[in-house]
Amino acid sequence: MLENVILGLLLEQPMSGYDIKKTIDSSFGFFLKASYGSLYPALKRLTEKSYVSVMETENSKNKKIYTLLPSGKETFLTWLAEPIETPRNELLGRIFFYDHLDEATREQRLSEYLYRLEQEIKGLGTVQQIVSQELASLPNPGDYYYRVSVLFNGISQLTLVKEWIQNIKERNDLHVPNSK
Amino acid sequence: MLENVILGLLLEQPMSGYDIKKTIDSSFGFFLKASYGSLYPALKRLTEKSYVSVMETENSKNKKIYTLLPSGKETFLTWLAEPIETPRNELLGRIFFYDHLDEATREQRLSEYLYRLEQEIKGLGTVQQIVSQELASLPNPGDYYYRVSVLFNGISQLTLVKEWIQNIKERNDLHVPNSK
DNA sequence: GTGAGCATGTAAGATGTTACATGATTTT
DNA sequence: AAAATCATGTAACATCTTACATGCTCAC
Repeated sequence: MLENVILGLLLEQPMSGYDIKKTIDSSFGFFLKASYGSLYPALKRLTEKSYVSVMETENSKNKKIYTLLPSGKETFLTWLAEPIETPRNELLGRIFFYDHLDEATREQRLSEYLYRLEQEIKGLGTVQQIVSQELASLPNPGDYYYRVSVLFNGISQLTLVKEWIQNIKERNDLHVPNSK
Repeated sequence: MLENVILGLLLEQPMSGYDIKKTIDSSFGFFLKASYGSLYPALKRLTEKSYVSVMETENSKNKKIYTLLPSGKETFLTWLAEPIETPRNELLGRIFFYDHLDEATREQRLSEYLYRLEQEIKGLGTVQQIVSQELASLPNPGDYYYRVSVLFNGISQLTLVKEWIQNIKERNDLHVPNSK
């Protein structure tokens, strides 16, 4: 996963490992975490496989810029065309057992999580506004359809989870929330 | 994750590795996959840490029954009480780059996935009916609140994703679907 | 007796996390 | 000159996937 995301980001422009991490954190930190301990080894592997090339910068001694090579682009596009896998969901794996958790801790954990969800939704709302504005000034907004869509859908999904958590906190009658 | 799910399932009743796999696949196969290559090593580790005990069955030579030990229960409850982590989502990580995928493959992948989602939703609907019936005949249905809720929410989440995929397939105007 | 399903396991390799370790550059 | 942030990397350990390998048991 991470290797291919890196290739996908390098498709846009050459970047350093540090830049890649920042882009991941800000662009889709809400659904993918990249630690340096996974990022740098991934870049190393990609370099060894000649999917990317490295350039040391003249001005800064420490910095390396990675550029996507043709074989890397090919690999990325092959991955992209693979069938979609149903994603796993660790959240549900935990809540499944919440009948075994004491009332007080349960209440606390759900409240904490609810707060974080609200923060995240708020943050994404801001991103959404910025992106919408930027998009309006571009000549070809249709080229960014899917990434904007992922953002919008991310907000929907988080909102659905938020409403669910609110419901189960109050132990409301079980029902499938409106999906229509 | 898997180790703790195993402990949680053994809380109900002693089981064999094979039974555990079947339970995981049927109970929450839609958000957690457990292969034998991860399951048996996990059971081995749990045994080494004395979280579970093993009993060979008399009648069947090959079968081993795992039973939860007190330290295993304690470990499980400690895990359960930990703060909830925001789950990652590999689906979004792929669709994010879908602007780079050719129209034909895109259409095909989205259609395939839509079909699988519909199957899964249908399957969960059946499970839901069975569970609802069983629940009605139990003396204390409230003890199963969260696991039933996970099932209902799973259906909602899959339905939301399904509607999203339907929308992006047709490249409908971007908007946040009704969440209220 | 044979095939479906029950049942357990290992090996190689991929990939991830956390903690540690270091130093450069820019801002205050 | 100190602090914040930029910048890269390793080591130990944990865990998962896929493929391989084997044998039992029950129903027909």
